[in-house]
Amino acid sequence: MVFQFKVQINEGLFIRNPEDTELGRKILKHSVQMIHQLGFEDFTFKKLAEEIHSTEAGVYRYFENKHKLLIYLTSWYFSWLTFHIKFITNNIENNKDRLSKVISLLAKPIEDDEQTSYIDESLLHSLIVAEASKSYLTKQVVENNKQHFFKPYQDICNLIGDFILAYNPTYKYPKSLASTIIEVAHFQNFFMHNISSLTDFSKKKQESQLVEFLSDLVFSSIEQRKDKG
Amino acid sequence: MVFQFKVQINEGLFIRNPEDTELGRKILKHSVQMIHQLGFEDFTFKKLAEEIHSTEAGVYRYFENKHKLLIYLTSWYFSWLTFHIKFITNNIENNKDRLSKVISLLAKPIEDDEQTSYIDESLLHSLIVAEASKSYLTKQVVENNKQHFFKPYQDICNLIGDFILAYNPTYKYPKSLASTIIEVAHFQNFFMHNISSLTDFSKKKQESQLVEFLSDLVFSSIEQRKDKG
DNA sequence: TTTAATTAATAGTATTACTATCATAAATAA
DNA sequence: TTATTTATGATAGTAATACTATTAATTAAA
Repeated sequence: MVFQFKVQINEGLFIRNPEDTELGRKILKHSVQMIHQLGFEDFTFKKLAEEIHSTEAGVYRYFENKHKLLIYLTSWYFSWLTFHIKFITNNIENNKDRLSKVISLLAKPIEDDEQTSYIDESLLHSLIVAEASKSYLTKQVVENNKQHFFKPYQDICNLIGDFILAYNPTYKYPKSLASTIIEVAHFQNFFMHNISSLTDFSKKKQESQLVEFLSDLVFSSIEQRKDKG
Repeated sequence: MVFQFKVQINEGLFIRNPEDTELGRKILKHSVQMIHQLGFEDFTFKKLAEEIHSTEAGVYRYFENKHKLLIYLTSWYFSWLTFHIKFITNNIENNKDRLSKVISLLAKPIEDDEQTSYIDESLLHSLIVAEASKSYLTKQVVENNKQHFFKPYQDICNLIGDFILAYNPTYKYPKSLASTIIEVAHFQNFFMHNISSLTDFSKKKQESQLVEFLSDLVFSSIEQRKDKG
């Protein structure tokens, strides 16, 4: 028996569901590879079409534009991450251990879990680190939010926020802390690989130091309020 | 006697120094307004040229492309902020008060200080919140960093990092914490105005709550290590 | 006063981000 | 089986973007 991980993505993000067809899955697979390789700015539907031996118009039949494709991929990533977090924290009773697990998962590189053949989670993770914030740093963000395009991000913040509250019910900013964990994990990761002078992580133990930095930041903050509150 | 605030910007960021001429200053002033208004993606040199009654080629004589203009503006912002921080923390002996000042400055909206007639700092601040990360989230980041395009960001992280170390010399990640303060201040600000469900800040006291959240995060982390170390 | 250097104005090009149309092959329903 | 829907392919076309290049006009230096 095979458990297939299937993500539910907001229908407003695509014209035709890319998970349903061979071409659609090819679009997903190769867009992850190409955005990772070229960066979002230099990635075009024409280049993607050539790569998969299809046509530009063919890609446009699945996605209205590359921005919606980016939101699709970020949604996919956050949904997958939410599932993953629920999976690895399952049966963990200790509230601190649970949060530690989440921080480690976010701060460390992700391995392709091979549950989904058409998306390489490891590649998607590096893509997300560099590109995810572009999905909301736009003038359409409020409108996009009304269409619930960022729900997977909200879901994961609520989940992590609940973990935070379970550990300390008096902590005042669980969702802000949750979104902070995610964003800090991403941009400190980006900085340490690209502008290392903005961080203090040594070449050798980058990942473990990032985990330590984040854990320290999060726990000292939660625990301090626990004592006070 | 008038003290004119003058920023030194990396010469690789422009072709001709925009601060030196009337047209250049018009380009700076109106690009801040237009990027703020249209967003970086929809902002073009052609639209800018029309706005200032010049020509597209005229703008290109000052900046190679709009990405370099964005890095220029972020550099300008961080340089201005560094100056501002040094100014307001001058004569403050208490290490905690000094850091508190910095956090408040970063988390609260900025008022136009009218020292520079051609750049509205308040507008520039909202622009930075939404667009600054696009200046480094590119495939050219490593190359740009080699050209020292992000030095003002490094400078401000070193400055804040030194404040952190002054408060607690044993804290292990001063630069990461400094860049974290800056980035968290920016994206929590963006979230509370645009995707408020990712934060816990109420409509009424947003700014003060953001200051509280950030202060709590930073100080509990530094102080915890102080006890331990 | 001639020459050199700036700056302005105009035109032009390759690429991007699409839209539209028509042909064809494969799957499915009547 | 045939009819019909559905998916993809092939081609063309357009407006806007991101530039580059050329020439003309103006100003400054020798």
